[in-house]
Amino acid sequence: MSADADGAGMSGSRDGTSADPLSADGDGMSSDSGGTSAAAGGRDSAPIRLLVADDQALVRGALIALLDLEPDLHVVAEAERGDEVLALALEHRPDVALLDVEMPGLDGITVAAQLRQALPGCRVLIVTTFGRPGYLKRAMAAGASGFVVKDTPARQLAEAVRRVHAGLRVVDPALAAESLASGDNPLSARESDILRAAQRGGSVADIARDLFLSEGTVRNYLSSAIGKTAARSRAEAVRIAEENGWLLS
Amino acid sequence: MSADADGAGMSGSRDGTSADPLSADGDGMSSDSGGTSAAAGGRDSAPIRLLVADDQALVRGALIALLDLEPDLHVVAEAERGDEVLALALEHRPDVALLDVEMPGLDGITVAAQLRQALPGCRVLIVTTFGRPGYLKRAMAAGASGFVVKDTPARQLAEAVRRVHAGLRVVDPALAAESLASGDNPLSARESDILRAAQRGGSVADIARDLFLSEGTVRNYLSSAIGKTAARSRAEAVRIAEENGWLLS
DNA sequence: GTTTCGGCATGACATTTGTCACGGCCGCGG
DNA sequence: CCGCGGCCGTGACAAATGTCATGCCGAAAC
Repeated sequence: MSADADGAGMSGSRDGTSADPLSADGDGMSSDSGGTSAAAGGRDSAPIRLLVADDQALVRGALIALLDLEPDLHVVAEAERGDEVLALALEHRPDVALLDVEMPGLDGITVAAQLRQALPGCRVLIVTTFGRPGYLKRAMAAGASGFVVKDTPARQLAEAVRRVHAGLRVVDPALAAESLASGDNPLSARESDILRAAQRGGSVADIARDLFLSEGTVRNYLSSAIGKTAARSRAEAVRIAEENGWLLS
Repeated sequence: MSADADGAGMSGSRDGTSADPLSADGDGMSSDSGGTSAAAGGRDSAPIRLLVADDQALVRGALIALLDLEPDLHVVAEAERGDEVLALALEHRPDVALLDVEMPGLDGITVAAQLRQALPGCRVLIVTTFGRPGYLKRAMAAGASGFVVKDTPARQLAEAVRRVHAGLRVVDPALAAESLASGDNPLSARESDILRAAQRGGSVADIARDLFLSEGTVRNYLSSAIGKTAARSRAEAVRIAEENGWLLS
């Protein structure tokens, strides 16, 4: 059922969200009468200061262009690696940080945790390509205020930023449901390590060498991971763990 | 790793660096598109009409925002599926089409071939996440005029569009070199089929069932694909073929 | 304190996978 | 025409993989 549910889930998520806006708590946002910026939480006050982190320069620049079109938003810093974000945030003091999950250096979720600790006033909005259930769970645990996938209509990004800045949470409801449906990560830390090492396709001997383990131990962990993921081969276990977002750091 | 090469590459390409191997077709068509809209360099003429196709709505919207900032560019159509592009292009007659490679429906390279046939005046610029050597090769064979990865600085996208519209070719030189270094796709059509079927991690029996083949045949094709990719296991062969862009359609 | 659980390891075993040699069928180019 | 290469299949064999039972250790939970 898992494969079936995955496929249907993603398509459904797209179709569903095309009609209904992102909202986790309460009010349906219908106050979309373009012009006036005062409507969304922000007073007539200074614009919301943003930091944008994404490793793909083109996407990052495009996101900045999109956000800077809004009169009440202003991008004050951009990062292309996860490990740059903290320093930049300390320097520029953004109100909201938009973080991609997949970045070199540090993944966005780890960065979110850093930011929450160093700059409690800075809210975090995760913007990611993949709606892996495990990502959402870990992002929320790390203190993120919002989580949107890059499938969501561009119009809603600015609104998501405003809601996050206003202290609300922003989560794609379809994704939240899927995240609840799929249980917690069943893998132990070591099992995840082995699966991560198995990702690039090496043999048991290769994995054992990489991790300084006995080959028998590697086989045991693989077997146990295959069992826990309900897979029938190592490759399938890797795929399932990937799709659920269980292989982060 | 290729980040700085990318940046330098685009600039270099602009200067007309040493031989650009991919423009060897020698079509000196500098007068062709000039016929309709006078000089390419002139900014006083009508804006360049663009079509943008990318399955991720947020990225698509952001790219449109970025491009519409340029006074001489105007986005007239957007598509989120490959199989929507042709109809939209016939309706809106863009001068340049920006196509992502990974899209539902049809991949961007196939769409490029469609467009070249149906609308010879419409240039194609491929904009993709992955700089797979095989993608570049096939894109050029399909008649694309340019190929940029999403790592390139945002500033250079508009310039790439203008160059493509002027009848020039735009290719990241580093990527072109890599593309030449890695030889042509060594896999036969059937071997690619088998590797594609092996991607999601099924057993030999699963693959055989999916493709209506004998298990022995599947093992033979796998073995041959493993040999040709210089891999040491099925999983590694899949990874290598993926990274080289040998598993499209 | 005892139980439980995760990490690590060994050894034995059945199954799967990868390789090789062989055969047949087709279409294409020398 | 005839060879070559791609496609499909069989059979046999060695190596890798997946499973299971069993053991030891330390830490956390009861």
